[in-house]
Order: sequence, then structure tokens, then C-alpha cells
Amino acid sequence: MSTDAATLKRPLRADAQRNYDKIVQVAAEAFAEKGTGASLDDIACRAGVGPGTLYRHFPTRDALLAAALGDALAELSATARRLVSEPDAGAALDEWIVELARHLRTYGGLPDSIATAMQDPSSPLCTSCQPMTKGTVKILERAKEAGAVRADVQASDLNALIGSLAWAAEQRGDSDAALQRLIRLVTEGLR
Amino acid sequence: MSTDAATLKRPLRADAQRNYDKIVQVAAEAFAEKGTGASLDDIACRAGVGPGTLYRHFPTRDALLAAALGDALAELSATARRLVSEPDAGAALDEWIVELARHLRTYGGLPDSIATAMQDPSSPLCTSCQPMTKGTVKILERAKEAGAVRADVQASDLNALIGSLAWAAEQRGDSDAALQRLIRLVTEGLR
DNA sequence: CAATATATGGAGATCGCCTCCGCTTTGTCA
DNA sequence: TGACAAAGCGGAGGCGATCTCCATATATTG
Repeated sequence: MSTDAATLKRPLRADAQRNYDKIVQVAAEAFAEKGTGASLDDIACRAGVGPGTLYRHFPTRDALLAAALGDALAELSATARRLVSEPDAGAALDEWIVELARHLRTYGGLPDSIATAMQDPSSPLCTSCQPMTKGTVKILERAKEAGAVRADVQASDLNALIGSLAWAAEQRGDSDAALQRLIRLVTEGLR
Repeated sequence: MSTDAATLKRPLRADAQRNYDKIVQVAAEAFAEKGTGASLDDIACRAGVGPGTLYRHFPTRDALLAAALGDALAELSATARRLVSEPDAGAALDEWIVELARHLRTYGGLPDSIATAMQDPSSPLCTSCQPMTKGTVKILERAKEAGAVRADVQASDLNALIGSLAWAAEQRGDSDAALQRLIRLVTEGLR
């Protein structure tokens, strides 16, 4: 995670960078503990800054969320890269679905936050999720070519489906195992 | 809708009954317009009563939601009753799934509200939804007997699945047609 | 060691939830 | 009909969250 704010534009002032990093770190903890709805004022407080500082660095909750997810998203991108080279395209898709659903449980409320952000291309969270959605497109495409999946399945539908399963699992307080059962139900169909 | 408050316990005083009915009516409008998260104080105001009055009649948002849904739920129960007598058990299940998903879109945020309520048996909304969940159990059972559905599909999973599809459709601002495409994807399976 | 651009923080406006309690209305019974 | 008790009312106000504004403080640069 950390210090990617310096990458674009003029670098932040040293103290500003310190605050930025601290906020992201604290936010990650808070989201993990309280879900994506955690109080932003509280995060600011715990990071030792005023609300104004937090809101200047992260004008919206989604911006902060995207920053806090940095690590997890990078990890997911790596998985996607690995899976597009996996010999068995069908198995790759299965693994991708499970992995994606699991990552959507990083924070409580994450499926909701992401689904909402997806509707708004200007949301930084939407931008951060590009690798994810792109990953689905590629992996699904390969699975279709291999005949492991019906040709009329759309990537956007699949993404929505995975998100909704993660959402359902969270609502029910499901274990990972229960989530996987739900996934299997969908991939294999009801009949 | 209306006047079912008088059915149990000593009847409400005339003015109280009037307020009760007015609140439910206004609430239904507000939920339809703003989703299940509509401001309760605002509903009270629009109904011409103070917040205290609203909260005495409906101690929780879910209680009000359950009352506002009265009509829709009755309608759904009727559908369930019809479908358990439908000759083609498989077709009955398909119709039930579509109907249930459609009803979950009555108000924005309804899948969320109901999924949460389901976790809490003491919630009036949970109680109101009994006919719905029971309906799924019966209709699914028949479909299994007819061999139209795999025997290892659980009613609780199916209900969760339907809710999650309705949720996804709402998030994406889907049309009814798009929702049905998503449903077909699940019932038929990905391969 | 200025001078200047940059960044800070926290007070406070706004909004939604929900409670408490003094006052009003209704139903009842003589 | 009149008056008393029970039932019901409403709205002021506490709480906690979001987000803004700007006087003040701090880093950087020459």
C-alpha cells in the first residue's frame, strides 16, 4: 500500500504525505472493523488529523476506500494475470470467480460500495476496479473459446452475479464454505 | 392495506387509527419514491403527525416497512397458493422465482432490508415474509419431486439467490427484462 | 532567514434518528 | 350532559454522522 500519491503531479509536502499515509492505514483498519460505512470523522480522529484534512485528500468515501483497497486490488490483478495463462481455461474461470467473491468480502459492505461505484465512471473506486472487470472479461473469453462456458454469457452479467453472491453471503453471515456452495449452485445451474 | 391494527388487542382509539392508516399510506408513497431508507421524520411530517406518534406505532423502520408492504405481500401469497396447484411444477418454480424477484423491487433497497430482517426473527418484517419463504419451500419441493430441479438445492439458498439477483438488478438500474436474463443465467447454469 | 505556497484543524451548519414528557383528545359512566 | 381517567399526541432536544470554511501553522525555496 502506501505512498502512491507522490507518483502523479507535484509531490505532496512531507507532512501532507505523512498524513495521507496515516489516514489510508487507519482507514483500512476501520473499514475492516466496521465495514465500508465506518465513520470518516472517526477515521480522521484516529489518524490524528482534522476532518478537513481527510476530506481534502479524499473528497469522497469511495476515494478513501479505493486507496485503502490498494494492496488487495494489486493482489487480485496478479491473480488475474496468472489465470489468463492457466492451461485449463474452465478451471481458471472457476478459480477466478471464487477469488473475486472472496476479495469482495475484504470489508463488510464492499459489494454494495463497489456496485454503486460501478454506476458512476467518475468514481475513483470504479477506476480502481478496472483490473478486476477487465480480468473477468479476458478469463471469461478464454473459457468460452474452450467451450467451458455458454457463449451467450456476458462479462458484465457475470461480474454482477459474483458481486451479488458475495453480497448474499455477507447478509447471511455465511462462512467461506457456504459462499462456495452458493457459487457452485450458480455455475452448475439449478437443474 | 389499511385497518388491520384493530384486529388484535383492544382496538385503537379513533384518532389513533386514523393516524396509523395515514402514516402507512404516506410511508408507502415515501418508500416508493426514496427507497426503504426514506426519512422517517419526513414521513411523520408528511402524514401530519409528530415523530413520537410514528415511533409509537412503529418502533422500528422494519415495522413500518412491513405495514407498508401489506398489500404486496398479500398479493404474493395469493400467487404462491396458485402456483402450488399448477400442474407443471417446473414451470411453477420458474414463475415463482420471477414473481418473487419482481416483488423485491417494489421499493429501492428492499432486498437489503429484507435480507437484514431475515437474520433477526424478532423483526416484524421477517415475520411478514414467512408466506414468501414458505412459498419457496413448497414450490421448490414440488419441483424437486417432479425432477425439474436438482435434489440438493436448498430453499434457503434459493431464497438468498433470488434476493441477490433482485439486489444486483437494482444496483445496475436494470429493466425487468435484464433481471430476467440474469435469472435465466442462474436457473440454466453457466455451462 | 525571510517570503510564499501549501496544508492544517476544528468549529459549526445540516440532517436523520429516536426519546421523553407536559398537554390534548377521546371514550365512558353517572 | 358533564367530567374524569385513559389513551394518544407532538415537538423540543440529545446524539452522531457528513462536509465546509477560513484563520492559523508549517514546509520549502531562494
